[in-house]
Amino acid sequence: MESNFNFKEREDKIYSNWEEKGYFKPSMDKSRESYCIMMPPPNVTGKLHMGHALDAAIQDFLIRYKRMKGFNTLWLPGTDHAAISTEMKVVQSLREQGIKKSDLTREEFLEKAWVWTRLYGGTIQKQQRKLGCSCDWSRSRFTLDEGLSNAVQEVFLRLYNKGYIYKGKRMINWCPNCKTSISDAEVEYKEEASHLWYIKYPITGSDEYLTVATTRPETMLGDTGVAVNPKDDRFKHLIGKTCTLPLMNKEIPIVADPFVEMEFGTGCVKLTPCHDPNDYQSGIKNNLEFVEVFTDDLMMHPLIPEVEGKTTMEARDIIVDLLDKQGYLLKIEDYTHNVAKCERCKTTIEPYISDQWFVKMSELAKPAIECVRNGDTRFIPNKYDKTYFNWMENIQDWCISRQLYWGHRIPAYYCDNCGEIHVGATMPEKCSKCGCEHLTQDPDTLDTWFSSALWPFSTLGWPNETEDLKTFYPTNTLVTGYEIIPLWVSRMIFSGLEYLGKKPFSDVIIHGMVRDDQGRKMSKTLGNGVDPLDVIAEYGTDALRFSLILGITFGNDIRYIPAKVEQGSNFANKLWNASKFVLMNLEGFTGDYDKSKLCAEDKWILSKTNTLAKEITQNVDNYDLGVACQRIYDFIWNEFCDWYIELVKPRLYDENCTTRAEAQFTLYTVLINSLKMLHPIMPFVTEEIYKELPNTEESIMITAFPEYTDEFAFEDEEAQIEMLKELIVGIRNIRNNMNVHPSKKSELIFVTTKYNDLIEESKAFLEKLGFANEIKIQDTKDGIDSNAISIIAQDLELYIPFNDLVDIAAEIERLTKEKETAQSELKRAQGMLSNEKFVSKAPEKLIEGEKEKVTKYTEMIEKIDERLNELNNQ
RNA sequence: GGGCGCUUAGCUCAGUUGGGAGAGCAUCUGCCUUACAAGCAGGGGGUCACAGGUUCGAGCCCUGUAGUGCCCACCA
Repeated sequence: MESNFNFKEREDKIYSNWEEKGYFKPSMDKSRESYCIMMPPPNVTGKLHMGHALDAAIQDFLIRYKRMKGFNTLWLPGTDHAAISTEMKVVQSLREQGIKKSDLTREEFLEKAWVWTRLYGGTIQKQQRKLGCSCDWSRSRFTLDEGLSNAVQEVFLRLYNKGYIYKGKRMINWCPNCKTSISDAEVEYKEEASHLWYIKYPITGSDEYLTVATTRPETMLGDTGVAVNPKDDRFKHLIGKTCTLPLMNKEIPIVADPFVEMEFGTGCVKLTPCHDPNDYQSGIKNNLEFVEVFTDDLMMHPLIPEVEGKTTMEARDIIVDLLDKQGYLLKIEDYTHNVAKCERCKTTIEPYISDQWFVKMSELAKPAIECVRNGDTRFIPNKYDKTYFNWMENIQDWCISRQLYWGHRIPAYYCDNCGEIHVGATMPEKCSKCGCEHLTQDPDTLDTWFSSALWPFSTLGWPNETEDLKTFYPTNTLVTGYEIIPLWVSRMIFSGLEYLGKKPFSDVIIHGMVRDDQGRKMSKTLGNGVDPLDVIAEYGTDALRFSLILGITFGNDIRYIPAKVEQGSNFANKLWNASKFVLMNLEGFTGDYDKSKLCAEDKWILSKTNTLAKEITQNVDNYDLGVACQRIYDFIWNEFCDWYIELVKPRLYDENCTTRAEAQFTLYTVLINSLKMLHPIMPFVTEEIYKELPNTEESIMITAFPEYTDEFAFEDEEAQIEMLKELIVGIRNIRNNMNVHPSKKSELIFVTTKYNDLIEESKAFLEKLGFANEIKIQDTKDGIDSNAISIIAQDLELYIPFNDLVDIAAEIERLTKEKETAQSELKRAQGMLSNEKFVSKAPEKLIEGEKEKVTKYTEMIEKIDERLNELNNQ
């Protein structure tokens, strides 16, 4: 075995071997229960970041664990065509070549987009391989591939025929940069410093005027009303009257609408139905005129000559200036408010009325809410139920059409003659209404999330009744971040229920975001992003994965702490070295051993390993991955390495040892089981070590996960070795306090009538770890040096004669402290037992434990007293 | 405005049905002991944000307060 695990050289080779052998594919063994995870598809043009690494570490942990548990496992990967994001990148790349999107036909653009996608897409899948992902690449899907496009079309037709998809003029979110509509879920809000402009609107037939406050003075040209709250006494008398719109010199009505907040601004709101969602609603309710002020690329309509050919921002200054000159501008205040931004490009969203396709959500939402309400699908942690309900219960119709080329085209065809809409899989030969033979397909494409919503089943071949679909749907666990519960998770749930009549998955693990070491979001602008590939290059994949899993709790954000990666890297190294030790000492090992010849320390560690397997299984089944990781780490380092290996060394180094085979069996068994339990977290180093070991299968990843077995349950030996460990720690403590050099040996005299055999058997390691040159066991204290140091335990006393080293006064002081500690413990236990309510209400086990403590400490105090008397009488 | 979290050692975080507070890093002391100095052994360090309540018993359950973060709504 090499001196270190050379992860740089080995990881890729190990991974390609796994892939070549086909280990990532499901067994398709019908007798086995299936377990399926659908990987959230990253953007095809995306680049791996820490969030992906976390996603992968969690999913690969689960899938490797379930595979080893014997499930027919499928982890299906893929990529998303990411409509807006990809189209923007293609436009950008064309621009760099001096080509404008408008220079190209739709077909030409799409051709360029495919070329671009093939060129840059898919790198993320190579990067996921670096993370060790054991997903079935042969089943990898792309949301724009043929099968998934069929599913998309099928769904569109079904929903349309059911009346759940409709087309209509509505106010939608328009991104002037992406030049497309986007859904509510794709809008985010950001605080921006701006102003409030106060404008006078004179009341018709009166000297009075209303003052309106607005953040967007340029839209006033399209005002077709002013609204006040119907309960507002200041304005009640004006409702039904009209006022004059400045600059336009137009009479507009004063209407009542409860959406107006009386306390805010002036209590009067100018209504621009074409450019504000509230005004839009109010405009419909009050039957107002709709006047468009600017176009979808923010160019002003020439409602007044001064703004002709101007952009909205240019027009703002012109209009404010005009209002001021004509005496309509009262004041300008500084004002900070939330502005709607495009999630993709951060451009300010314009509310805009246009003709779009929508999915009617009210009926689809109901079963989806019920599915989570009744526990059919559960969120982990369950606090996210509320996020989900909040979204689903207030859901608006979903705007699904996008003015983009890159995506699934809407299967709707319009008659060039009469405009009749035909929805179908293919273009009809002639219009069913007027017989015209010229039809044109709708130019729009569908929201990316429309295809993502079908991911759990479209990837399995739906709408075809495939074997995969039958085997793996509904899937089991979805692993994702909280930010896409509305965008994606909720849509998959209602889609699965609507089209297949079954939930898409049972459990949804919601993990937090990976932040930098100061808790900030990793971002390009801050430049604080950490590239997982850089980390892997420096520390190895295992170390990174370990650092992302150890101690996490789902739902909470985690910080990327370099020290934690180092911890993982040190751990891998520790394991490597321990394995090296085991391997060095396996010479002559055949696998045979005699159970009756196992020593106490063998039984102790075998029993601990056995219990660990049970606990880890419980932890992982319960999705406590952070805890599971911590337990394996603690076991390997603090039990196996720190204790067992040290305990067993004297036997291995003794040529006359009669229990060598048992020691070897124990080392081998514990190491292999440890490797298996750790494998889902640190797949590479565990595989590399496993392959060095004798009598193994061809890969650790296809072995069975360790199970609890009665054969290796040794409660008594566990307790015995724990006691000896405490004694050894006691010896180390005393020697440390007395500054005794490790080379200085002493006698150890055990006084006991209970543990004679155990100590006799353990002499070799007690000598080594207790720095002893001789071990004596006796029934009484006869003949012990009067100034020996003593360690007093239950049913056992240990004396260490240090001769001249010992300061009697100090020893008396130390023992007195021990006694005080024991006394306070005794007092506490007695106090609890004398409390009637405790005795009557506490569980039996706890009471027994306290009673045992009373016995233990009483005995200890007696013996310490005895010893103190001896010392004092010297 | 509505909702949901978080507050535990100097730092980053665990703490699984309520039963004597843990880890890693940092710090201090002693060790190059033939698996490992990326290591070994030992130590110090916490009225678990605060105030009440329930309970024999609260880091954990309930109420309130403060600080802090996120989500939803979007009020011109």
